[in-house]
Amino acid sequence: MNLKELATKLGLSPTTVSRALNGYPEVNEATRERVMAAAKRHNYRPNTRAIRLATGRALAIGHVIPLATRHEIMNPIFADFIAGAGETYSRNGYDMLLSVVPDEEEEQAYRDLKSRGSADGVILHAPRMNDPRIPLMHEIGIPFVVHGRATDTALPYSWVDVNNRRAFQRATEFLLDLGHARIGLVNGLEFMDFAIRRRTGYADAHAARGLPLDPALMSSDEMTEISGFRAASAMLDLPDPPTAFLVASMISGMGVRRAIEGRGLTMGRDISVIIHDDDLSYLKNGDDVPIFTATRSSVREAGRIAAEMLLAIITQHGSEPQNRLLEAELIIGQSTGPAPRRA
Amino acid sequence: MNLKELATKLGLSPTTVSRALNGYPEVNEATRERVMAAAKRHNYRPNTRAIRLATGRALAIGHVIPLATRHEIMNPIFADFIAGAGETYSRNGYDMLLSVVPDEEEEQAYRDLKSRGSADGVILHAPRMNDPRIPLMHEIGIPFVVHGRATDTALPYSWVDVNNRRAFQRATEFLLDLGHARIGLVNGLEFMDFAIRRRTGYADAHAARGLPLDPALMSSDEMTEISGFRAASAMLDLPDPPTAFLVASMISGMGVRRAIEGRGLTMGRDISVIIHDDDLSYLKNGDDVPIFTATRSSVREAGRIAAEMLLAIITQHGSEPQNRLLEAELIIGQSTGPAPRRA
DNA sequence: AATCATACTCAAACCGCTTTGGATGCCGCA
DNA sequence: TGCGGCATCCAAAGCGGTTTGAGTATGATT
Repeated sequence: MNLKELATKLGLSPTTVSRALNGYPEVNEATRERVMAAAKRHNYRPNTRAIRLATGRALAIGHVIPLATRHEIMNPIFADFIAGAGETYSRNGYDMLLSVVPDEEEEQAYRDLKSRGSADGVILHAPRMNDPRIPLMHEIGIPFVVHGRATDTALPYSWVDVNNRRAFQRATEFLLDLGHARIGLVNGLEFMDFAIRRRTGYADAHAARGLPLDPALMSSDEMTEISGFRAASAMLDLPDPPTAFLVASMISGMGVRRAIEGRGLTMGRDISVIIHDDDLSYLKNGDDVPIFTATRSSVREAGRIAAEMLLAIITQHGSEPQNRLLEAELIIGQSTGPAPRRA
Repeated sequence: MNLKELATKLGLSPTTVSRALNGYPEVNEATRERVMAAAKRHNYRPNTRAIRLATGRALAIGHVIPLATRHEIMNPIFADFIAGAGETYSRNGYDMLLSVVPDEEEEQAYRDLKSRGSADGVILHAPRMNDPRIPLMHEIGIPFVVHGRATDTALPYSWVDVNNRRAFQRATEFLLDLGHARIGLVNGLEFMDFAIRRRTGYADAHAARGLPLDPALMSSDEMTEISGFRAASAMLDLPDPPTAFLVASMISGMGVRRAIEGRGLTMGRDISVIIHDDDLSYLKNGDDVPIFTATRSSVREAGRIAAEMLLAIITQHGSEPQNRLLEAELIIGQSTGPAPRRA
């Protein structure tokens, strides 16, 4: 059932039917109702392909996911972000287009999205310092929103980000207030922007109290269980081990916990741990009582916000870059406590 | 730059240019090369919207993700499956369309995909017993492939699945051979098809040796760290606790490990554990030496295979339902060992 | 030399919708 | 009575490709 058929069935022209359905004013209210009713009755859905061609809009938002060596992107965080963004898209009649491409084809993937006209905008994931994709988007001329920020980027851009620096600064202060003097940082890969900011927060908190930073207490790796375990193990084996850890994710936190408990220590009593919790739907930090004390910020919510921002930019095109900084909550769980007295 | 412009620039008709680019035989080889070169030079990309309308194909595969209460679907497994499928799509010039919709709109989402012509086929995730989506797909008349199987489904359908029954049967036998007499099953939600099959495998292995099943040793819940912890804790507190666990996922396995180690027991010595490992890119079961003994099957590979199957079905339409049963490997790690002698 | 494939190439229709630029009829008003 | 204005509706022209059905050389065949 297409427009033309519906029109002849109604004894109207396609023009009128189209206008009636799309809420244009130049159609009699009675006629509109008749058309609406007929459309419903015949279960008419306009063909998206035709709409897209006729209007020149893609009605779709692209997400490019490079695969290959770096695993950081197609990760659990990404899945939740997508879920949040996807909700917003479908509520607004947009499709979500995922392009999974080999690393080296990433740039071309963005170009194709534009030149073949299959997306009206894109969301950039996992920005790094001075991310080359931002100038690329400007060159291509496609609306975009970055999930995160890209330090050292000269060009303006819209973004949605968590205040990672502040979150880690607060968490560090919280630990310092509890009397912890040596705090281990189990960070994500530090070419990722968020990891840099978190480290800055950790450093700022130390600096504010005139405390030195010990490189031996700062690690940076992918956020896996194993790397968390390794990093924590190495630090715990130091002659002067930390009494607390600040950990970049729930998953690496699990590895940290394993290292702690494997040494017969108790988390929350002997060693305190604070993690960053992205509030993933399938990786909850406890239900009633949080397991880990955590800086929490829903990545799913970030997805929703980023999507709304992008759609707004697309519709009222030519607007100023927008941005939104989300503050993480500090959730007190069972994994932190006062620093143990020196033996 | 569009077809018509390119054609006039070349002094040819759009017809010829189109044919030259699409490899039709009725065009002079010299002309074709000339066209190809010009296309490259002017960086011409055919407009996808126009192709879709003209050919009537969507050149896209749909994945519908219901959200809301059940968290089982937008989960880490899903992300990896998507990555695998996405690779295949982009290699074949297809787009991946993700529809994230509220639970109650799921059916309508599938219908729209078809009636608005935005997908040539769909992949069904996380099938349950007697899954209503399978008759729905038949009614709608859209090609589809199921990731997993749906027990008790009368209609024929194509699927890609892991031999979950066999995997868990082998794992159980492996534990029994090591002398474990009481094996705890920490299963996923048993309205999911894969969980049912795993339980069957576990039961079959017991039955084959004439061993009874103890309901107290069989749990079923979402596959989270916490629920793994809870299930294992409860079983370990039994008067006659298990000496081994069979666990549905890496994440719940972490909870099981926490329960074990929290009791001062050592995994692999006091208590053996076998998990199912979906070989997720960011949740590796160790790198060189596996942490957990595991039944392993790459869900990403399953994604690739399912996507290929679906594309094949779409191109040579009207073919028989296809299916592919993947066998899981049994990977020996550090979490299993002979049953401890009775005290 | 006439006939006939064969190899190229093109004009035009079409995909299903939107949108421009009229038509048409009716009313109010001078 | 004549005319501008308003409310409705429509024909037709896109959007940018693909595909059908011919047309025109060219060379081979008889």
